[in-house]
Amino acid sequence: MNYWLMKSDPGDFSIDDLESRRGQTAPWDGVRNYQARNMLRDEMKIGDLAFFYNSSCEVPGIAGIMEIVKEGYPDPTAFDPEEEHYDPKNDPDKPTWYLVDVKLRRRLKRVIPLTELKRHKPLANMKVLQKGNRLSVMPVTRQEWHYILKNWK
DNA sequence: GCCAACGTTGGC
DNA sequence: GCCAACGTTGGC
Repeated sequence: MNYWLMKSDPGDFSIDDLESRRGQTAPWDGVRNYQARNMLRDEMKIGDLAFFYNSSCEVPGIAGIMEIVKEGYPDPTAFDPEEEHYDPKNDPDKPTWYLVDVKLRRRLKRVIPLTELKRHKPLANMKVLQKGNRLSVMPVTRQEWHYILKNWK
């Protein structure tokens, strides 16, 4: 089983939004980065777990735990001119962009701020803490995952 | 709002 | 294939 971290700007899609969905399940659409696409399409498997990460907001940090419930399939929002993330170069016969479906497992008792994560040596190599990282989907190591859940509930 | 970091684009 | 220009991300 693999572990992931998935970023969302709460102004666009928040953990409240996910929680209020039927089945607390949602398609993780709108990712338009090739590295992230490869992970969504090829690597993320049913049963994998992922942190819900609040980005570009007042207190960036980890807000909850999700499970992958449907593996990579073409992102329909890439074909729809009405959509913000419409990609006119995307050929429906050879889709460029992919997504997975996620389901909320639980919220954390409180958001773990990025600033707190940074203070922990065992997390020093965590991808989301690296300066300049711009991936919206990234792997988390087993060690990092368990360290975080041991230190914050 | 600023700006560093990084991805993408396009001319050559 | 190089690389400058440009756009976007995201923390602060």
